[in-house]
Amino acid sequence: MNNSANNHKFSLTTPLYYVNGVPHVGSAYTTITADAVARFQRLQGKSVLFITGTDEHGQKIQRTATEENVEPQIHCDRIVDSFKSLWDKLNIKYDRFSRTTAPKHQAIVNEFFDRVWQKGDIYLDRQQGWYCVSCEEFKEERELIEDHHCAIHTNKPAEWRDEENYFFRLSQYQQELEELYQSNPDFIQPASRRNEVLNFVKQGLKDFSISRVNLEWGFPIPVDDKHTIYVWFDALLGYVTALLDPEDEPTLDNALSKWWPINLHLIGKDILRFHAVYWPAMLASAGLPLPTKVFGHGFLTKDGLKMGKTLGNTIDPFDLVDRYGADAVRYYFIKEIELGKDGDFNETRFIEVLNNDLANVLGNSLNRTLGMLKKYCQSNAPQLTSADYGGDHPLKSIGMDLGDRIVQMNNNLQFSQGCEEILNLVRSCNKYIDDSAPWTLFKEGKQAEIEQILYAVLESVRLSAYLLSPIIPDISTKIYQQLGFDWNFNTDRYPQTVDDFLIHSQWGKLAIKQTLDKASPVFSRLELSSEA
RNA sequence: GUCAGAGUAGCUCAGUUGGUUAGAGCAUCGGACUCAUAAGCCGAGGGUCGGGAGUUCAAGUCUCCCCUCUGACACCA
Repeated sequence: MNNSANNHKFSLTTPLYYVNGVPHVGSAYTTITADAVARFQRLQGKSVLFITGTDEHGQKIQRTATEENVEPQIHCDRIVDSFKSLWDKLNIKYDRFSRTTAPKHQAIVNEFFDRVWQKGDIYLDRQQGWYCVSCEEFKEERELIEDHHCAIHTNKPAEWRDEENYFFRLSQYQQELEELYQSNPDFIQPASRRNEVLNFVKQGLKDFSISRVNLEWGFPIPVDDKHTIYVWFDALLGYVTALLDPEDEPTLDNALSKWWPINLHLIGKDILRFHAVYWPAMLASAGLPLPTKVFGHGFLTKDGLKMGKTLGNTIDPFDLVDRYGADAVRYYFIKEIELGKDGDFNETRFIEVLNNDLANVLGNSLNRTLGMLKKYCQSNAPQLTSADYGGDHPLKSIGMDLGDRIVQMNNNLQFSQGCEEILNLVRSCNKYIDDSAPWTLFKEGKQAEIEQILYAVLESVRLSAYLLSPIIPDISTKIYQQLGFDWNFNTDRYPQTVDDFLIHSQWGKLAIKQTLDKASPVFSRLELSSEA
């Protein structure tokens, strides 16, 4: 392992969510995943900066606020509160919450704009064409249906507009981008998304407009206050603003001094292009280093169907976490859905997965073993180590290199497979217990054998809880506490240095407290609630 | 329409460079046990591997055609 300074730092972002409405389950999915990544990096002893936040400008926000009869800022504040409250419910431990309406953000945007302007990559041009107000975009003639109606918003005709906009010279960066994708094959993941982007860029890049007229809610273009900076140019820079420490003056140099470049932008597949094409081009124009990786995850379906207001089959993340708890939601999304692929949410399956994996397999293996420890060993934990077991021991053989494998998988964002590997160890615990039947050994007075069995199981459960702690911090904390560790994975009250990780992530390297307290279920089986 | 990917047990998925009776977890059913959250363990049923044709001694795995689904196709938070 390389111990250079760079390898001890890790910065990552979720998208800055648009505050058009309260958070939906897709945002929760992204944020839960990002939180698991952040927690796993911290567990390995790295300094982590985990950024989330909100994008708050634009005409849609302005309109929504008008409908609510409040100032846009008031509307944004309300929505921001609901985001923060959901993240709290889900045990999301973010380090920065970046808002594009933050006062410091405008200074960063202006400075960045100036760099790109100086570079000559921004120019004023006339844009004319059919404009759909509902889409807030220009349409090609061929995209429109009869009488210049927008195909999406058939009730309103598109309007002919002839307006001046500022454009960013994206076309200048085609070659640079292609070289980036070539020399950094992992820059865009998963590979299927990467291919899409490659394909798209190969077709040739067109400059895109970065300003709008007739838009109040946003920052003015520094060189022309009749124009307002439009969407992405503003929003993406929220990642940079987020890097400022509270006491920092809002300058690019200050923002970029410590955490730049970002190691991971975790996003939904819908906004891949902005992060994988526009964003690196903008950064290149400003002469800044590029992020390490952009990962576009898949979407959620409900019972196999696309979620949407029209079908009325959306999942309310608040309701979900209120009914089932943070760990349950976190675990299902991360274990049951492969990141990068679309995944389905089905409530029956949700219950089944959680009851099996967390209650029957993980929780019960601890519970039954602590029960035996009390009955057969007066709750005195055997003080053994890995050296007391042969290499072919059914649990040690699995646990030996489990930590290393999980590091590899999690660093590749393969959390689902990682969970499966960990569960395999715990399932093996239950089989091992039944195969060796301590209750029979007890009748035969074989105390030493019992102790060897019980320690092996307890250590396997401990290791599993440790490796799962980025995903199910509440449950892992309960398990650790029942094993006599006064830890809490939801605070900083657990060891988190590189050396700690090397010990705790291995099987049989850690002494369990001598005397253990009574057991209590760490995850209660869920009932399928009978709602419509 | 063009391009890309996918279609394997009821569900979620694994299936290496083609090679013995196609696997796992969950669900269902049966059995033996008791330390445990009626959990766990053992066992069973269940698949013409989307359809068709071809190459081959041999194809889920290669080739071609067809069907279905998903995504991208220029500014969709």
